[in-house]
Amino acid sequence: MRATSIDAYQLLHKGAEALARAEWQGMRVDVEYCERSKKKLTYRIERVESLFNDSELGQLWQHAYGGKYNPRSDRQLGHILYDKLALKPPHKTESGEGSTDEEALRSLGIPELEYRIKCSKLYKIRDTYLDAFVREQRDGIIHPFFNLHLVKSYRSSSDSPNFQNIPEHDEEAKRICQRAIYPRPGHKFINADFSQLEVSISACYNKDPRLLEYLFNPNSDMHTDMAKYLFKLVSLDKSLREDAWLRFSAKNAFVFAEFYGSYYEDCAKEIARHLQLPSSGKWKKGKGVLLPDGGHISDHMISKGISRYIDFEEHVRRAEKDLWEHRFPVYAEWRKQWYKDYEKRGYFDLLTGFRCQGFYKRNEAINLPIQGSAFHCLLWTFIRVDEIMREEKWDSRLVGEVHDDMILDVHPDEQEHVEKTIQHVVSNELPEAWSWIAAPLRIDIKSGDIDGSLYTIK
DNA sequence: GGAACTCGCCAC
DNA sequence: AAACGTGGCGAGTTCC
Repeated sequence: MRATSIDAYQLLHKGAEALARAEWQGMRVDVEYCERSKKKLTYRIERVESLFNDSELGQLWQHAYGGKYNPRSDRQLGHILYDKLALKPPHKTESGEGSTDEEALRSLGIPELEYRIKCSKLYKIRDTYLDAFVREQRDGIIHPFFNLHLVKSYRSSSDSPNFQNIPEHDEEAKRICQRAIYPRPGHKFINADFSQLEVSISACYNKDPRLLEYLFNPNSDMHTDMAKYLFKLVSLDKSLREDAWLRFSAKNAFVFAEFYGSYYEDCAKEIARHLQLPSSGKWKKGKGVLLPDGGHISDHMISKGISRYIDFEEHVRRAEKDLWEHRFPVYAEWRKQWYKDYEKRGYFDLLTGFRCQGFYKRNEAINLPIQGSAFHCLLWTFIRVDEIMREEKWDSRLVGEVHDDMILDVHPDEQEHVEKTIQHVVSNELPEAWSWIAAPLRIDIKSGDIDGSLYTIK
C-alpha cells in the first residue's frame, strides 16, 4: 500500500508524531502492586496445580512422563488425552492435532481438567501482563509503543508492552491487570471510543440504504432484529440478561461473522456453541442457555420446528440468504463488485487516500479497506486532539489508543473541556475534512476516578 | 543456544 | 476452493 495524496502521507506522518508524544508521556505502573499480585498468583497456581497433580489424570500423566512431566505443556496433555487414553478430540487445531484449548478440555467432561484451565488463566495474567508491566516500566512509567508501519490493514499495533490486549471481558483478569495502571497523581483516565465504527465505515463504502437507516436511527438495532429472526422470537428485550445473550450471539456469531466473510455452516456451529447446544444430531428438551421466561432455548427451538442441528443449520442458511438478499442487498452487491474490480485491476483504493496493491484473499480485500479506514478516523481524531491539546496548553494528555478508542490522562478541571473538544472534532471537524463520511460517527466517553486505575473506568 | 515453529489466548 | 478480518506475545518444542 502507498499513500496516493499528500493528505494521506500527512496522516501517517503526523500520526506517528502524535503517537510518539503519547508514548513519551506513558502511564504509571504500581510496581509494588504488580509484585504483590504476582506472588498471590503464584500461591494460587501452586495450590490449584497440586490439586491437579493429585487427581487421577495428573497421576497418570506424571507416571507417563516421569522427570519430564510438565503440567504447562499442551503437547504432553494432548498426548495423554488423545493417544494414551484414546479420547476423541472434541476438535482439532490448524495442523490437525487434537486441540487442548479451553473449549476442547471442557467438552471432554473430565472434572480435574478445570484445575488445568484455571492454572492456564492465572499463568496468563502473571506471565503475559504483570510481568510485562514490571519489565517494561522505567521509574514506574510504561511507554507502550504504537506502530503505524506493521499491520497489513493499516491499523496500528502496540508492543513493549502491548497496550491493545489488556483483559477486558474476563472479570478477574480485567481486575487484576487493569489495577496495575494509573494516571498521574490528581488526574483521571478518560476513554473515548467510537461506537460501531467499522459498521459506519463499511456503510461509507457500500452506501447500503438499510444499513444507513440503522446507523441514522438510534432507536433501531440490527442485532436485535437479527436475533429475533435467528431465534424465532416475537420480541426481545436486550435489558434482560438472557435476551442480551441472544443478541450478543446474533451480533458476534452471525452478523459480524458474515460481514467479515464467514458462511452459514460456520456461523451455525458458532451460534450453537453460544447457545450451549450440540452441533450434530437431535436437540433434546431442557438443554442450552435459558430464556427470560425460565425455559431452555432447546425447548423453544423445538417448539418452532427446529429439533435437530441440521434443521438449525438450514435455518441459518435461510438467515444468511435473508441477510444478503433482503436486508443488505446493496452491501452484498458492493462486496461482489469490489472484489471483481480488484481482481481486474490488481489494486483497490481506500477512502482515506491509500492504494493497496499486491495479493489479497477475497476476505482480506473486502475487510481491509474497512478496518484501515476505520482506524484512520481514529488516527485523524487523535492527531487533531493532540494538536488542540498543545495549542491550548492542556495539562491533560493523550496516552494511548486501541483501534477505535483513545485513552487520555486528564486533569479533573479540564475534563469537561476535553470531552467537548473530542465531541466537536468527531462530529464537526472530521466529517468536514472527509466528505466521504456518509454515516454518523458517534463517540462514547467513559471516565475513571481521580487517582483511580484503568479498572475504575466506567 | 538461538531461530522458527505450534498452540493458545488477550484485544478490536 | 475457501470457509471470520487484524495484531502481540508467552511457553513449549524442534531444528540447526
